[in-house]
Amino acid sequence: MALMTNSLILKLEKYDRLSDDEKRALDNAIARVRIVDADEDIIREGDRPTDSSLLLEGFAARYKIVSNGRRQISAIHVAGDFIDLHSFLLKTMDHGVLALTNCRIALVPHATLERITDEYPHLTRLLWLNTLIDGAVHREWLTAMGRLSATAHMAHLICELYLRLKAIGHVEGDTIQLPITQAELGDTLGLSTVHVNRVLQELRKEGLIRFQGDALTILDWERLKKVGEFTSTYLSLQNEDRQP
Amino acid sequence: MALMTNSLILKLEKYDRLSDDEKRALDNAIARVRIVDADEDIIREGDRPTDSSLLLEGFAARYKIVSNGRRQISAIHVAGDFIDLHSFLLKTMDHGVLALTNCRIALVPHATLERITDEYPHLTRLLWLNTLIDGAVHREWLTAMGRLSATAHMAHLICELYLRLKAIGHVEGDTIQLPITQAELGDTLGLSTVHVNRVLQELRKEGLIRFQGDALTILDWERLKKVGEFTSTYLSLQNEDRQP
DNA sequence: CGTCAGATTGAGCAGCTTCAACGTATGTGG
DNA sequence: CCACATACGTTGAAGCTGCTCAATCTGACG
Repeated sequence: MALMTNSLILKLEKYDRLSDDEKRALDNAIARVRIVDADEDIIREGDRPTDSSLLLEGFAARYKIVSNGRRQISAIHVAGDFIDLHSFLLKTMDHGVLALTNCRIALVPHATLERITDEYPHLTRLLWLNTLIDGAVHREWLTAMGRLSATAHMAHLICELYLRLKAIGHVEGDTIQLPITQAELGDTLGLSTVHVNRVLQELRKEGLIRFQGDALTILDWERLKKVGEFTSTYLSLQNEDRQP
Repeated sequence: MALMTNSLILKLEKYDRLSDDEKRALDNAIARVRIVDADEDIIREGDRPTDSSLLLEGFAARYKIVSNGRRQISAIHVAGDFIDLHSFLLKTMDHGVLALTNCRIALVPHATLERITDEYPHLTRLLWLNTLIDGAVHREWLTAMGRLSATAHMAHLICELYLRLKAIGHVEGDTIQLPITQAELGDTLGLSTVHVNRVLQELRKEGLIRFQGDALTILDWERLKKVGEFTSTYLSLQNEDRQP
């Protein structure tokens, strides 16, 4: 069976085995599919959505705007990510979500999620875990932002995105497609666009990456990890005996 | 009945009504109580705890250390906070938790949490929500860190702590007890101790706060909020018709 | 009284920002 | 097919924010 929720199921199964029943429940949870063009908002801050959005295809970013119009991106999402599962319980969006590229999105009604939590405790724990990993990533970003240099922070972000894309099979050789502008990278790292440019040049000069157009190639994974002080544990990508 | 979990229940009931049955389940979930002295670790990064810690009394902070010994605090916790509920599903701690003051902590075995998630879907959603609010706070901190000035960031943090302490009845007049050193504030905001000192002086000079010893008094709430670009929605402190 | 943790101050410096210009690729209407 | 527009990347120069280092101050406490 060709499941709509393939990428999500693939991800959840990295945490724990799913029963066929659970897989079916997930797949049936999708009410409809939505397309959002690049640079459009998928959801806006303050919205009270009735569905949660599962990203099937494309890149998206959670963001907040502060008074002087500056923007901070607090998460970057790839295929298989449940970009606002938290809205199921948080109700009001505390941030917007932007489509970085054209996106294909599956909508899961909150009512269905409620039914899942009533009937599938184990699946519920996996979905909960999914949001907990979001939190772990936030913490890692906070640390990188507060205590790493701009260059180290950038290296760190690249390591993370590389592994996350690898986990969903979006790596060819050592190359990922990263359709993100330098301005967007700046909003992610809390840097100016100009400085992002310089930091990238440094990583290139050091022979750590190649980055032309959207194609980012890791030239020296070990050194890149070291520069970014990167350890992957927080991503929970290995199935380390967990039994949610 | 004098429930051990009083402060937590008070907090959860801000989100949704709890049945007596649920309250009892929570209270019975506490296996034992633990005391941790100030400046001791409650949990260390890499630990795989078998219980989650509910802070009954005191202040605690989640933190990570980076290579050069610098520290980043990613959350500050007060009475009623479930400081590592996420370890129930995340298994391995991606950060340590430090007791900022002497702490009294209730331990809830993960096995009990699993039983709760099997039997009390509604209570499960409330606990899940609790961890989602942690995430919302992380996002807000990311934004403050990346896009606000040091002074604004500090003002923002003070606003948040003030409201969270108010919510658990720890405000007298306009004064809170904040037993946190300037070095710890620095590790929270990603600033040096010296700069924390200067930023606090600025807030004092502006007539926004008084801060002597541990006593922090809000002198001008409206202006403080404005300086810190603070809006309280992300804390989910109001019972806005939510029905988890 | 001495000690120690924490707060405060000053001076010089580094990292990152801002502003402003210019380069380069891609697309679009006439 | 060219002229122009647009989006994004790159570069230089000057300045500000926050850092580092190092010294001094303050209050609590044994």
